[in-house]
Amino acid sequence: MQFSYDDLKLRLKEKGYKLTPQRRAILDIVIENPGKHLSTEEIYELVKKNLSPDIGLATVYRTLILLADLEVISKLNLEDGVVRYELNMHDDDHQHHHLICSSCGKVIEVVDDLLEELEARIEADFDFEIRDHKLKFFGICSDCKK
Amino acid sequence: MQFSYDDLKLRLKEKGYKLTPQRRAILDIVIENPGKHLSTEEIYELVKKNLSPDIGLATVYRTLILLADLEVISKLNLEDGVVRYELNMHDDDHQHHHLICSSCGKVIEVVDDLLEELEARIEADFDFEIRDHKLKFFGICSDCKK
DNA sequence: GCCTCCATTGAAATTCATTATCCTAAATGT
DNA sequence: ACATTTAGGATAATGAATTTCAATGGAGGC
Repeated sequence: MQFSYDDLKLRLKEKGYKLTPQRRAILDIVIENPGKHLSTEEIYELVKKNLSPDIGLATVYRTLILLADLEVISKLNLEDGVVRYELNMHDDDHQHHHLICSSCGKVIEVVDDLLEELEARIEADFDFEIRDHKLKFFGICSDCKK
Repeated sequence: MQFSYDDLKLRLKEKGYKLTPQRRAILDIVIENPGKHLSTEEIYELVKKNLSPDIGLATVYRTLILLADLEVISKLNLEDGVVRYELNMHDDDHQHHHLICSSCGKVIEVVDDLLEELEARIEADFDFEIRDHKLKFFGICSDCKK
């Protein structure tokens, strides 16, 4: 695990934020469900069921935005009309991309560093300082090809 | 130009669709505004002002979805809460990506084929047939760095 | 050329994710 | 513990996108 709560607490404090039970609970759910690409509403349901029955939906929305801001989690868009989040595995350039099956909707994660060459070229050609990127592939997974 | 209306008409007919004045007007506006990454609402306003004053917003939404389905245009998400579209330059693998400046919002297009190696590896490793991809870079543009 | 069929359209209503509001509760620093 | 200020919960509001529905209009068959 790459997260200690003390660490998070510090990072929160730096920006004047507090570590509350709700925020803890929301992060816990995200940590406990790796690879699930949960939507805000799904996280809300899980937190409510498992950790904090009285939590409000708005709090979940707010907290996820906050955690994404702190780069603890990342926003993910699977083009299904909902914002999703995933835990950052940042060690630090250990990027990964997503394969999305247009047929069954399955999402496969691909670990890769092959973008570095392209990034370097872009930074040089455009004098553009890259901070983040998102790469998605759409197609047909092996199961659906059969 | 890579589009003839006869061509489009044919492609529409294949799927049982018709080429209507509204659809023509919408496509015209998209063609006339390359590199603008117009949102549905923006296209609606332009069509209304320039070509078809009585067009309905729903028609624009429907038509853009249709044209994207025919692969005449592509959906684009600049993470600003609106769906945008751009004309497909499909010659056919002449892909391009987007650099988005987090500071001023500017969008720069990058023509590139460097993804082919990665795609080939993914197709082999995951037995996943790639049909499309989307790649975005976020960062700070040269103007904003000053 | 006329008729019929079915896609298409525009207006309005609706859906649904997300955000803002407002007031109370609860963390943090002293 | 106290004061200060952020955070939370409930609910209303927002706004993009979609659906509904009645009316229109093209395309193809006769």
